[in-house]
Amino acid sequence: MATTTARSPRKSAETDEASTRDRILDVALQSFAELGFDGASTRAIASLAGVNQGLIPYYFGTKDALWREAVDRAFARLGEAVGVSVQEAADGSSGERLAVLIRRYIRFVAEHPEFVMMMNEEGKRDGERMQWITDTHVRPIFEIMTRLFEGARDEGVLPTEIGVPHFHYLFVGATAALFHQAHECRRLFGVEPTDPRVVENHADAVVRLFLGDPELGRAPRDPQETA
Amino acid sequence: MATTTARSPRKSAETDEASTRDRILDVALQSFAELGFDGASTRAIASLAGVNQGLIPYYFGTKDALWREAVDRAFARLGEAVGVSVQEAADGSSGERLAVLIRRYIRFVAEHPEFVMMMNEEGKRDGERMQWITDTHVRPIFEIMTRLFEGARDEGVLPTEIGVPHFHYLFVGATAALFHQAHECRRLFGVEPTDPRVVENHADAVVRLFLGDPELGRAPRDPQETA
DNA sequence: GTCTATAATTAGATAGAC
DNA sequence: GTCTATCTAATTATAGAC
Repeated sequence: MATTTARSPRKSAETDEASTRDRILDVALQSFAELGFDGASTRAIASLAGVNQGLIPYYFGTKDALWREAVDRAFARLGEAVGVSVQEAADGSSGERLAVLIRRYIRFVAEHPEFVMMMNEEGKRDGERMQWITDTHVRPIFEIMTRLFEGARDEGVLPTEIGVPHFHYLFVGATAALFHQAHECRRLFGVEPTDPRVVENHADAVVRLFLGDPELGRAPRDPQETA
Repeated sequence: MATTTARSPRKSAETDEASTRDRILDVALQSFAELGFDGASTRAIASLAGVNQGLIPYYFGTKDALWREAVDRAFARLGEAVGVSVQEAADGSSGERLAVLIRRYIRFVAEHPEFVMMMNEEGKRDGERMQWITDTHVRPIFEIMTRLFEGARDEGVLPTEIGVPHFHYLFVGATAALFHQAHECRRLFGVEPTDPRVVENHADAVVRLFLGDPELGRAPRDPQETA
């Protein structure tokens, strides 16, 4: 159990040798998101990664440890793409910074629907995995978002009558549902949620809905542009 | 496979004899919603219903057929609680009728989070079950909702710039996330989503967000009151 | 590092007693 | 109508060859 046999991430002396482990992690996140922890079998994950099932215990020890590493990677990518902590320190009004965050987050979710699928998958159950995600990854982000919500409320761009928990779930729900339910959306509306125009329209809609001004946060397309 | 051995729903000549089947369906929906189709085992469902595993093939034939009947029941309950088709024919402006629908739907979801959990569970995959739900249950409701959205837009209470598919997912996402992620919400905020005050606050917040006027649709608490 | 083989467990579905 | 017992298949994890 304690013999996790952790590999050092820096292993590729030649070209790209250490990619098997990463490939497994990528398909694992996708599989866990789509099928849930129980529904995703390590055999199927290994097969999708083009390797044998025996490699998964070898690299990660247990299925649970594999899941944890896959989730860590997902949040690392979210951090890079959205830059919550960086954006908090940026200049501009809270409303403007919130709008930038909303737009970046929507683009991230559009590109990585598996992130929201995984979050919804675990957030609905009261198990160890939900508690671990909440304590390890969600709470730090939520604290920054709360300050931003309250700042925007003080500026008068967010209605004061709506409490922070309501804002939080109104926001994450309204933002992600289109991309989480992508297959349903295609069948029901014939709309492709990953279409860049659809993504930008959704970002505009969310900013308009919450902040009123649809021009807010329009400029920066990339996290690096404001850094 | 074709020998489904369907029971007639009306069987109870005495007091309440035909309740075993219904009990199985109730715990099945709950289990499928929480754990997904694969994660929920027929043994666990039977155990929760207080019966033997062998009874499930007896009543429903296959696990898939059990799932279908459980979903049918869920949508039947939604129809009773919200009364979409009834409400469409009611008098009042489209905005007013939409607000009534929003409030009823939120109360329904608060009481039956398993409904949204099941919808999210299936809507994220492109499988037979998603297609069946969409064609059988979602499309009829969506068509009524679309007319209501467009009516409210013509009245000027909904922004014209936001397209119907965006509205649809903004709405279902913003409405349901709080109750879908109930366990996360308890751990993160210490807020109990099923608390009636929290439910009404959320309904107020959604109506305010989409329709501006938080007083809209406040009066009727029960579907029967307007019938 | 990647594979094959396999052990131990659990899944859904069937057969048949009562 | 409900149960026990059992069949077949699939699951995670382990042992060990190369």
